[in-house]
Amino acid sequence: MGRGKIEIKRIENSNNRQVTYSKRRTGILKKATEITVLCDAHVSLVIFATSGKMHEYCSPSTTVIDILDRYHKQSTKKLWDPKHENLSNEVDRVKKENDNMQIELRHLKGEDVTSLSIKELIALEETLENGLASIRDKQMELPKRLKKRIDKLEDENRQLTCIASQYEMDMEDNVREMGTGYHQRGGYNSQIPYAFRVQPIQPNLQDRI
Amino acid sequence: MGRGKIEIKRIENSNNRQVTYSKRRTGILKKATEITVLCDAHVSLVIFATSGKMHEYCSPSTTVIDILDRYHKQSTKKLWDPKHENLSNEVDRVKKENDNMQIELRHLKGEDVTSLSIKELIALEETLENGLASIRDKQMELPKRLKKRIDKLEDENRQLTCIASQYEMDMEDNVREMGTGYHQRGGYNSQIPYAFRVQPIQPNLQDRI
DNA sequence: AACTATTTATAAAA
DNA sequence: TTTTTATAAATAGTT
Repeated sequence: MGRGKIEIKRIENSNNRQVTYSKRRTGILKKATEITVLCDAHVSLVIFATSGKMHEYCSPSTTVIDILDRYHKQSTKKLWDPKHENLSNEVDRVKKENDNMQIELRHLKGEDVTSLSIKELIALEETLENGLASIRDKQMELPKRLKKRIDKLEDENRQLTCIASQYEMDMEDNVREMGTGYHQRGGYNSQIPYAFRVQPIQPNLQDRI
Repeated sequence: MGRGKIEIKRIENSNNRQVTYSKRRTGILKKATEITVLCDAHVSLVIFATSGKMHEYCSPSTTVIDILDRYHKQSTKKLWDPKHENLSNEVDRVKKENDNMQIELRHLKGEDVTSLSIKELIALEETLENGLASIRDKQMELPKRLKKRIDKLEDENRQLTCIASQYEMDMEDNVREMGTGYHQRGGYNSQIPYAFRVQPIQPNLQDRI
């Protein structure tokens, strides 16, 4: 349909090919919309030029997904499966793993053990004993940790006491000096920068014990 | 393009609609093949009639999957995701569950317990003690089970002994009768049907102990 | 499904 | 690309 008839075979002149592509693409997209509207059809049309540029049409009130879902159902070809199957398999695999762990957990908690053989019960007992031993080892560290903390606190205390007595001595000196006319504002701490003042430090004590 | 111009809107007469659909479907499929051949384009075209019947075209040397993979890459729309997302989410969810169970299992086995607080260690210890108690309860049942089985075996034994002595007595009788001219073939068991003969029964003993 | 008058699409040119 | 225009192709209404 044009100035001349053309054979349906690859257009060798690349410019002509490009022009024809552009026109016919417009044409086929128009046809797609028309058949959709005229005949209540559902259409999915995707076109790629050799350049890689894509154009698409999909009938309104559906999505390409819907169309292709129906395509998938009717076609013998497996459209989604290659991608889907991987995930499906992974879900199954992980779920199986989950189930096994669930069972092991139950057993370790002494649940559902009726079905176990003597051999399994003995193995389970050993596992539990080992676990318990580890936990108790860990708990045995507690007194040591408390001891350390107490030592540290005592150290701090000593320091503070020392500083406090020093402070009191200074105060007495000040009172004496005030009596002799010398006047100083502020207490001990006002004489040294804030950052160097001794602070009682007990960070998150409740979290660790 | 026809005897008269038509408006592009739904054809109300269902027969006309069906005829037009058929004609235009042929037309658009032809256009699809033509643009493919003429312009080296890649085309995927899927059409559904309201009846549900499907027609498709896909340029040669590709598949609908290929086309749609490319579509997926270029389109901002997530083509596979609505179907995939569910599965993906499930994988994530189950994996997270898995991780948590893994940690719990490790803790119960006394591994990776360094990071636990005293409170947690105590709870863990309690769980392990409960588990161990259950397992040991279960193991305590073993002697009872063995006792039962032994009783049963002893019962059977008694029965068998009784029958055996009976058999011997019969044999002696037979020998005596043979001596007086009476002749009988076969031993004790040949006198009673097979199904009624006493069988030593120890089913799956190895499985239970 | 076939026919055909007419509309539509488009090849070639600009 | 887009427009123009002559012509091929598609198809609406009819049979």
